[in-house]
Amino acid sequence: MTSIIKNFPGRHHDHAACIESALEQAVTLCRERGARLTPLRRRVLEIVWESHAPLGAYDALQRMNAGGERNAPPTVYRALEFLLEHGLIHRIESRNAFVGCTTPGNSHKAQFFICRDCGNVAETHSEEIGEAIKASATRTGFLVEKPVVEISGRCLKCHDDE
Amino acid sequence: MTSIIKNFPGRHHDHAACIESALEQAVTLCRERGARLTPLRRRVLEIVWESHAPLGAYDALQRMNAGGERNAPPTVYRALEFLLEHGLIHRIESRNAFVGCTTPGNSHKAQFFICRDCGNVAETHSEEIGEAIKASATRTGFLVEKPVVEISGRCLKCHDDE
DNA sequence: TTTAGCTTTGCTATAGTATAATATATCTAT
DNA sequence: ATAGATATATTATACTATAGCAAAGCTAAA
Repeated sequence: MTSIIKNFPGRHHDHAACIESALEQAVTLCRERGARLTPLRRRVLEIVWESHAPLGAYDALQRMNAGGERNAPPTVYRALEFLLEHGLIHRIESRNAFVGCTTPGNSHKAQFFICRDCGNVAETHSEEIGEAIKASATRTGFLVEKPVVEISGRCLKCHDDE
Repeated sequence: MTSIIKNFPGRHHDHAACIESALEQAVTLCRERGARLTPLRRRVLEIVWESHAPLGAYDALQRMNAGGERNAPPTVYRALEFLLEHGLIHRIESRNAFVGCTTPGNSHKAQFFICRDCGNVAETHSEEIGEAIKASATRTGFLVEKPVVEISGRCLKCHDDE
């Protein structure tokens, strides 16, 4: 069932299955919640999932309109907002872009590793990072609400290929 | 000498001294490096330091032009770029905004705590967070280059005042 | 002290990201 | 079938950022 990849996509990553799995999970999750995954929203999710690299809103819009449609920016932004609310995608703040969530429904605090070469993102959920942030916050006199942890660098595949 | 505050500004924070100290440190650091802290760049640094909250580029521009000047966006962006290069300010990715660096010259990896109420930012340099990120990166197969750690929440002062 | 080369600033235009506001359409539950 | 709520369409505009080139200023060597 869960064939969404967790770390960086390997050499034999079956991305068609990956997308399919993400969409299936989204359908299930929305049904459970009574949220309406309309064709438009579903289409945007599918587009975001076309790769493991963060996609800009206007890039998504271009893909939506590739067949001659005339969707305007608010349309894609509203769809993205819905997908964010339901934890189906993440916003990558340091890129002004969006990426599919690998663990929809468990939308706790995540960290993102973003390869500067291939652009792919790996999502982790490290307790250790979360705890370290909490400890530092306490020392600083701060109550954590929304941690943004986005690490740029290189994935091993790109490093090895260099 | 170093009167730049490290955590959130307290009730009796002397901000005039805080700005002065930041500018002094900048002058010293640029002299050491042979970098040219021109009046324009110095002015932008001063504006960024007017508060402990991240300031947008266009807000800085407005302040620069408050006396009727006609500086254009590239001018402020170039000054900000210079200040970033020399570690005198930080860019807060999640806000598209800039804040003074509290430890210029030691421009290692920093973490930022950003209060959603007062907007103030505290800068920390937690080894623990850095190590936790490194460990998670290793498990994920990733080489860290530029970690972005920006935590939104509330500072204790705002929490207590509520 | 003049000139050549480099750095900085000025200026215009444009690209890229995001949302306000209002109108229309669609869905859901009675 | 209809009322109320939700979703989509459309236009306009705000906000963020950079490309490209011209002019001015600085620095160092002759």
